[in-house]
Amino acid sequence: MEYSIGQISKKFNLTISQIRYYDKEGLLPNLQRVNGVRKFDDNDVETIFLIECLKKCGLQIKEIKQFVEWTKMGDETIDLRLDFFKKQEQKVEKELSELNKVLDMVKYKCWYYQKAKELNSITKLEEKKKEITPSSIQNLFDRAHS
Amino acid sequence: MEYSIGQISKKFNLTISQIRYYDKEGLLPNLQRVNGVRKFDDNDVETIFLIECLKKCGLQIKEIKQFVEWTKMGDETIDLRLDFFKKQEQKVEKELSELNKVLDMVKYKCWYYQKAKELNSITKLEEKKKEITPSSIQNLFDRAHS
DNA sequence: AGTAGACCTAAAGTAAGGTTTATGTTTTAT
DNA sequence: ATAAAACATAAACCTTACTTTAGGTCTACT
Repeated sequence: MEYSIGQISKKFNLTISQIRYYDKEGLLPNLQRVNGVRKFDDNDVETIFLIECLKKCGLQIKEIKQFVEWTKMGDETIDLRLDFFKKQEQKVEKELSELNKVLDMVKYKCWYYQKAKELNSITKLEEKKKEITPSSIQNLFDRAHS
Repeated sequence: MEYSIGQISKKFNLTISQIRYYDKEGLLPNLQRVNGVRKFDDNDVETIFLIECLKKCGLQIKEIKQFVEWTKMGDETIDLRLDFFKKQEQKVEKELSELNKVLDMVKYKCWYYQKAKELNSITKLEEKKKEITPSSIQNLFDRAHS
């Protein structure tokens, strides 16, 4: 399949200028042009999908570019690319465990403000908190702080 | 307990100028000063912990500030704060499921480049890929793209 | 042939989240 | 008492990842 920049923009929910920016920064090395107009094929689509993944890993554009450079260099950079993804795996797993703690905190706060709403007072809640906090809720708080 | 800005910096792994910046932006409304020098108590520590959580939720400083303003306003904003955290809960749950897909993709890539390393060739791997990809690995790829 | 809509570039502008710099004060240890 | 280390401010500066602007080209349709 072939796509225009406008179609890619809709497919990935990216702005057109974002895609042009990624191209300018060298993230789309095999992109074809017809009379100056960009034509995206399935490989380019897969590249953009990967760029999106790597952005969600927290990588900067220039770090993603480094990876793209390695893919352009061929088989001699296979080891570098394997190490790269092993590092990302570690990072994402750590981030997931962090984000689970954040979720625990947010859930605790939901409980907290629900109770505050029922009592119509933060002060009253703070007075009663120790008695009325179920252990399941206390666990959320404790895990978030661990 | 009382802490200096330097101690807080180490405790949370934030730079001193970051903490001063948060203070300047109004994120630490109850912070005490002695001769102009900031003194952080346990409430401030808990506030900074919450700021860190909200940053990990993807909130901007000014959105966090809005929340801080609500806490300053007292019981009349309990409902707003409850809604705020309910929204964050949704957001973080969505982000967790996104990040799990990212992890699937990264794991797939780890397998891919491990095999490429064994074969010492991307081209050979691409030829054999369909035959040698275990379904468990294919599942990673498919989930990442779902 | 003309025009609307989608595409192009280069360069300037922008927002967020800080950092750096320059200068001065406070605290702590000897 | 004094010097070093830690603290303070204001203002300028920086980076990242875009967006906007201005001016032009390409494509499709009537």
